[in-house]
Amino acid sequence: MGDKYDCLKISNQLCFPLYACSKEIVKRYKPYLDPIDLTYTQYITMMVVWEEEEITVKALGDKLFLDSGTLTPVLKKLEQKGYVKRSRSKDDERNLIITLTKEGLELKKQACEIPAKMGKCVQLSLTETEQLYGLLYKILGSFPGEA
Amino acid sequence: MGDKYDCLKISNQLCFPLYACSKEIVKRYKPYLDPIDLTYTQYITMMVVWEEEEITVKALGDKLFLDSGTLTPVLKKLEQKGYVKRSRSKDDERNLIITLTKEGLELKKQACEIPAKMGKCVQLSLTETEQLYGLLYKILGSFPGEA
DNA sequence: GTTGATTAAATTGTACACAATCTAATTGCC
DNA sequence: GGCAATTAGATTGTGTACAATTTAATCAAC
Repeated sequence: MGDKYDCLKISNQLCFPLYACSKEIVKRYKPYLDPIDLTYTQYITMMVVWEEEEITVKALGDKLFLDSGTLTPVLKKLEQKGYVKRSRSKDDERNLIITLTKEGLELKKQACEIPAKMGKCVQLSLTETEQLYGLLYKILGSFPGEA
Repeated sequence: MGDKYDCLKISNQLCFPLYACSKEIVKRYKPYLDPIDLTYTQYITMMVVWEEEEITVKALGDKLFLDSGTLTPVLKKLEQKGYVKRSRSKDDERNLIITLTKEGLELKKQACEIPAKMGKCVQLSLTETEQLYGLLYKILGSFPGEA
């Protein structure tokens, strides 16, 4: 046991459980997001808009680690559903400003219960959760040019 | 500070850094995977095939947390590149057996350096890496019917 | 003040990822 | 044996993700 190819075993990878865990948890949001007709990507986008009320696509992308290629269709969908408004900045026409609508604010009330429900689905103690959170942000923080 | 909507702040989520971290690390594989013409999904699929030499799509899906909707096109692509063979099981025609080809085995040698190179990109101590690994598998293990 | 570089979004093309459905093979049960 | 239920893959449709390119607006230098 332990040949020179051990490093290529899936069980020796750190990225794989990260990738799998992320997908599995995102999948578990579905039952809670379906009733308010949001996908996970739309949900985290709304989270930022709920916090900021008004934000550019660029700033949104920086916070969410997503580029315009992903965000443009997501934001058009959210506008179509009536939760945000898309309009060019007067100061700088290159910037697209995303604004929360009244309907978008209404949605926030309905989303309020989701984090608690999801919390129960992850079977970690408070300490473990904090540890995991800290390690993940340590990695994210180490990447150049990111939050 | 600390209103009833704090739970909806992106900075209070555990899933979000997991999702972001997974994406950012997978993205960083690209420079190492491009030379051997594999995507990340194709790479982890090959990892299992390198280990098993012969495996059904079902078993592959269980290990990778992927379903046939994702794996079918990935495996067809890998077959097209000549790294695996797809053939029905004689015992049970429902099973599709994935077999490693000589070219697929050759590829393993070239992939050998990738884990070490990627390791350097994640700035965690050995202890932290082990902690993170343990926490991720604890979550994955808590999900019903999964590895 | 004009032009070259930079920047923000949008667009295009490729590759997942998954729900839902479909098809074919096998298993259970009588 | 015969048929319902189950199982493995494939297919279809929707929605990301992201690289690469394009377009339009702004900035920078001179």
